[in-house]
Amino acid sequence: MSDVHTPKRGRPGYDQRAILEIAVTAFNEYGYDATSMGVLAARLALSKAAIYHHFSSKDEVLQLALDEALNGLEGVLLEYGAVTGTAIDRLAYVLRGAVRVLTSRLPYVTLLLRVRGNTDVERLALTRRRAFDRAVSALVIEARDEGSLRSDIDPRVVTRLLFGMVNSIAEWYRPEGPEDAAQLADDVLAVALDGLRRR
Amino acid sequence: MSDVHTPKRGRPGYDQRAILEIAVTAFNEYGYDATSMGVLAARLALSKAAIYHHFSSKDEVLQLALDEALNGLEGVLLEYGAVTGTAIDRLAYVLRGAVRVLTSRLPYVTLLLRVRGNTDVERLALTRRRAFDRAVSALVIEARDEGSLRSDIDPRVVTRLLFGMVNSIAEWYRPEGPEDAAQLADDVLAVALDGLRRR
DNA sequence: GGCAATTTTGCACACTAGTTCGAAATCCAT
DNA sequence: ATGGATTTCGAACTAGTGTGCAAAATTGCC
Repeated sequence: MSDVHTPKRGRPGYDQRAILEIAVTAFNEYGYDATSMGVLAARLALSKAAIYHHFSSKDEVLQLALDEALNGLEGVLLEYGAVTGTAIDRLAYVLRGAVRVLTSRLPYVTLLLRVRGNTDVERLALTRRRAFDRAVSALVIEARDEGSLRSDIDPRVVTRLLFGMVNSIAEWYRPEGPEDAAQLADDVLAVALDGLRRR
Repeated sequence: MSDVHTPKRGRPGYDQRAILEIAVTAFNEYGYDATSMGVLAARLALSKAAIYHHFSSKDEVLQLALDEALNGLEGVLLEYGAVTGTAIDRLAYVLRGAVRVLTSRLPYVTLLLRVRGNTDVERLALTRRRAFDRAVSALVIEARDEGSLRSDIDPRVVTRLLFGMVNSIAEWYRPEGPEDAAQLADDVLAVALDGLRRR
């Protein structure tokens, strides 16, 4: 019964997903606003008009891309490890999960992290992203209260520095091996929890 | 002899600096590309053409703004504390300096950190920024070799996580008090060197 | 009051932006 | 070959882009 023969009929060409992939890459290269439908079409070797068969607007391309990133991040919060155990364990799990999503959906999350809130789509994405931030922030406070984290630094600053490290990955990580991501998550946790100083 | 009475003659209005300040704020709010000369003129309560009396192009506005940020960062590398003492001391000094420049010239550095390299001006800025990164990276390696930093993590990753924390400040820091910046630098160094774990 | 200096203005231009629409192209199944 | 399904195309449109220029406005100094 494995008939997933992906029904093809009609003139062959891009499907929505394939266009999205290339579009997001271009958005990250030049920035969303600086990427015109013209150069986007050129990269696809398509006419501008053809893109509008798959998307109703440039805004919708961005929308689907941001959803891809946000669904991944929000999914982490629902996983077993994110809701079970001590606060420090859950925090560590979520941070590892964020690194995992960041690396596996790299271009989508990269795009998300650059959104400024110019349009309704962007503002909605920012709202969802801030909700994720607040969830992590709550874990930081909980972990501090249970005595796992130091209490001499404002937990809001702590949360932001944590996100600073994790999110920066989007700016420089380039996938090379399959285990890089896990190694990277280990490094982030090691630096964040134990620090860089030799001891 | 304190005659810094700023010679004023001719029709009063903006000087280049005042326009730059507002322009950079707008650039950070909407993004450089998404900020048209039209809305910029509206924010200045000026006509578009008036801006061209102070700047030869939109690109030049960006250029001067990025110079402001880069001069500040590069200046840190020339200060006494950045060239004297052990590697770990110099590294700490430069990181504190980066936080200081970041907070004191916040909008300019924020703009710099978002540059993608679309134009010649942007590419030149990226080159200068990368040179600053390499200088810090060299300090990290030196500090590791002298035994001050742990050696079980790739120094390139270390450098990037450090910049991740420091640069993230541009995304959320809002000046409130005069001592915030120094306190913030302390927090960054504390997390980076000693970690978040209670000990 | 006139002069030089400085800033602002209105209008125009060439160009690019995102988007629409009807028609053409190319596949699969019959 | 025919028909339905899917994708692409060319051409066009409107709104908005960054920019240039000559003229006007408003100041301090003589």
